[in-house]
Amino acid sequence: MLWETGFIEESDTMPQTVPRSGCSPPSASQGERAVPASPADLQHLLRLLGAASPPESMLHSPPNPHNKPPPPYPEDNTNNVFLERLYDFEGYPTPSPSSDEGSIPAVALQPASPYSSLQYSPQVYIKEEPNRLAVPGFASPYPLSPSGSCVSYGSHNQYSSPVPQHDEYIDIEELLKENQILQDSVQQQSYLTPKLEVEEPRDHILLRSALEDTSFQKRLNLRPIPLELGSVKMEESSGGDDSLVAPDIDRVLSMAIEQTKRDVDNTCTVLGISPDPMLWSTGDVKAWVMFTLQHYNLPMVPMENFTMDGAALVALTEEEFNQRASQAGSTLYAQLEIWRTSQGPDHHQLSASPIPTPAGLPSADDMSDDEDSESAGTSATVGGGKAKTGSTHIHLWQFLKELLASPHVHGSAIRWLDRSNGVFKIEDSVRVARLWGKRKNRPAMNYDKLSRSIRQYYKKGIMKKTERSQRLVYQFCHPYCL
DNA sequence: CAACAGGAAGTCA
DNA sequence: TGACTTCCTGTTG
Repeated sequence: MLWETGFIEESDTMPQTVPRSGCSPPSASQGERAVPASPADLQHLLRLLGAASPPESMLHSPPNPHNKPPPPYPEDNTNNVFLERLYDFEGYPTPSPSSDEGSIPAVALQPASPYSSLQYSPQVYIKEEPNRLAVPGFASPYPLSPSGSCVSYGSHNQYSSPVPQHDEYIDIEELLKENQILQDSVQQQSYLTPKLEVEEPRDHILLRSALEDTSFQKRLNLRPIPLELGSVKMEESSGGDDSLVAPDIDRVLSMAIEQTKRDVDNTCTVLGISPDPMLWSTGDVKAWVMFTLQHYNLPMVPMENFTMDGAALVALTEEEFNQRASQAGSTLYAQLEIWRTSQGPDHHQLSASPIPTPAGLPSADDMSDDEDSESAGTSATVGGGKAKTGSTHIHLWQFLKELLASPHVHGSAIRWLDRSNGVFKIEDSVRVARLWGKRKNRPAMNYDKLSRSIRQYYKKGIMKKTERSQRLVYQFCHPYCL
């Protein structure tokens, strides 16, 4: 078991270490792309947010590097290198594109009009803290919940902020409450255009989870920007200018969409699957289902219920999802909808939205987070010299062991047949090759080339075919099998 | 037809 | 220079 996470780095017999983190953070040069939302996309997202009613386990904050949770599989913590890698990636701070490296990411709240209930100063800066925003001089009118807990999603439940309660801090829960009040008021007073109206929204749970994800702020490299949150509240309370409401909500939703899209992209990288579910193979579908179940701490479902390709999966109704995965069906269905929304054909329309980028936020032009850039980012040193993650300088045999070490994620692509003897089988050669190509930033990688590299290992004594040669079955030689 | 084997040349850090 | 990557021909099941 030692080698799964520690052997490779600890062994002095191996030619190269394997980084623990595989997903590269977005580099400064590639930046991140803000995803403005078109009205159609916003409408869709709002519908999703209102329709999707994930279980309690989805209401938990994603882990951050300051408070990393245990991997989703506590019974096999060492086997979740890739899941951990995803968390590492999510928590990776986006480097500042300019010289202000090391400065505190901040957001400025600049109300467009006088604000009666909340005491905003004309230019209020929010200093980023884990799970909390610090706003000097800000006093929320909404009491904290007795528990002081905050909603979060993922499998790791509560993350209490290390920051003590203080008037100068805005608890994220306060913001969420305010957000809910704003939304309720907006809906009651029909500030949203008919197109944006939601059919009986139960709760904007996913929006909550996106907004409270502090890594989301890091990724966006938030600097003082006029969010004009005050104006939203003002208009509903005073019956002011309706036109100011939708753009503000759009902006928030745009940021939520951005967060969702990045989560999707991260998952794509980790699983080595296409962002477009229509392109998924049967193995991709199973990998996605497994990952989603793990990520939201949902009960396992029989994988044979999802023996289908992506096109078939997309064609499933919510009822069919519920039949195949009783408790997890609705969540899987909602997640798939989000994937389709954020990565499907609408994505381009989404990116082309004319909603302006807030001042201080990186524009769409200097932000890029598509798969290619993530892969490219693996070869870049990011964050002013911070160690890179998911290096392209990894040996194939190490990479294969990484995959083998994550059976919950990659078990449908590659798995051990005889672990003690280092015998494994590639179940999905296309996917393994795709993962390898992604890691090495070689889009043209295929199994033919990958297997050629494996065969180079024969004379090096790293790998071999088993005595009774079987298709797609290989064996690590000693000590590489350890 | 896909997997397999291995030669040869090219790429890249 | 090592570790692939790319392309190739030919073989095997």
